[in-house]
Amino acid sequence: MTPAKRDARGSLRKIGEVAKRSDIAVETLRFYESRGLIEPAGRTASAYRLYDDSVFERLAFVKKSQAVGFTLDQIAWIIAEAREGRRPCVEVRKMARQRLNELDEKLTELRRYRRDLKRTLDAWDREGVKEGMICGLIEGLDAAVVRPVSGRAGRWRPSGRRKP
Amino acid sequence: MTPAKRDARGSLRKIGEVAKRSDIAVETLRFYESRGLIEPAGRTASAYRLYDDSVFERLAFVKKSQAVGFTLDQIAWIIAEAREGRRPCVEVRKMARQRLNELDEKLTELRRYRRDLKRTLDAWDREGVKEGMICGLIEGLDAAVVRPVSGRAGRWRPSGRRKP
DNA sequence: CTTGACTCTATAGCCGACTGTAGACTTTAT
DNA sequence: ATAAAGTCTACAGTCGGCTATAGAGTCAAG
Repeated sequence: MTPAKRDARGSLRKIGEVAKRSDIAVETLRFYESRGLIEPAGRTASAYRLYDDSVFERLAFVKKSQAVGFTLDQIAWIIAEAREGRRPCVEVRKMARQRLNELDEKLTELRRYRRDLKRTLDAWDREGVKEGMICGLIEGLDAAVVRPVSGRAGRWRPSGRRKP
Repeated sequence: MTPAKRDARGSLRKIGEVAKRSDIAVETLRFYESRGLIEPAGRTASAYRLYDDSVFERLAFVKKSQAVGFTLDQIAWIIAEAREGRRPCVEVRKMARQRLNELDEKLTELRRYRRDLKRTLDAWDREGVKEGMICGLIEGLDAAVVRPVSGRAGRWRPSGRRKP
């Protein structure tokens, strides 16, 4: 038992252990560092990253922020603000409300889209096979019936994912 | 008036005119060609693409297919099938039903997510500013309250977009 | 002392649907 | 005759959040 390992509580951990405990891949941890989300407490002589336990709080913060729907850039910004002694509460609330609005827009969009697609499928079922490149299924569509989901809509951001 | 221009109906068009009429950017048309979605009827001596009017039908087909939610790869597959004389109606219906299912899943996911985010925001409003990196707003979250949207979820595909 | 697990940096690739660039050539309008 | 506008190919870049690779160095167990 090496001295570094003996007093596990409060000791410094290498990246692999942090990865295991946080269930975040090693590469992702390094990636997070490059994005300004975390940083090691120090390095060994051979440049191995060493983390203290506060990294787990930080990672939890990142995960929860992702769960709210914030981008890594937004999260990095919050962390940078905090590091400079500011408390960006007001902005964070704004960001979250903004997310809620985006979400509502997306939901509206998706609901309309689903309704239209359902109608199209029902129409196909009723009308059977016809002429055309694929039996008229698509050609027969009215652009007004099934219409594209609007706008730039910034693709949907799944969050909290890890190695499958 | 050049002979090429005189009998506009049924004549061959260069890519710029196709772009204007279809409201699809020139680069996108070339991109579509590279993906097997369209192809010019021929080329001039100087290698300019020349399209006949059937390209508009084809582009409409592509747009409508996108509106159904198909990927460009799926659309290219349908077109390739049709070119070999097959009518992939059955498969296309399957694909569309599949899309509908995905859509329903995504809607369920998003609704739950929205509900959770709303709760979080309401809680913030009730409880006011606290301790923590950003006043406890995020740190205070229970992972069960606002949780990440599940799974890989293939990002939402906005379709039918054009130059802003 | 060697083997294998771990870590390092730097960089590229993935997904999807485009969008943009550079540098050369062609066509159209004045 | 010349300049502007259009077109060509080939390729890189965008967005977001990772994921993977190469090649080298480090460390722990047997």
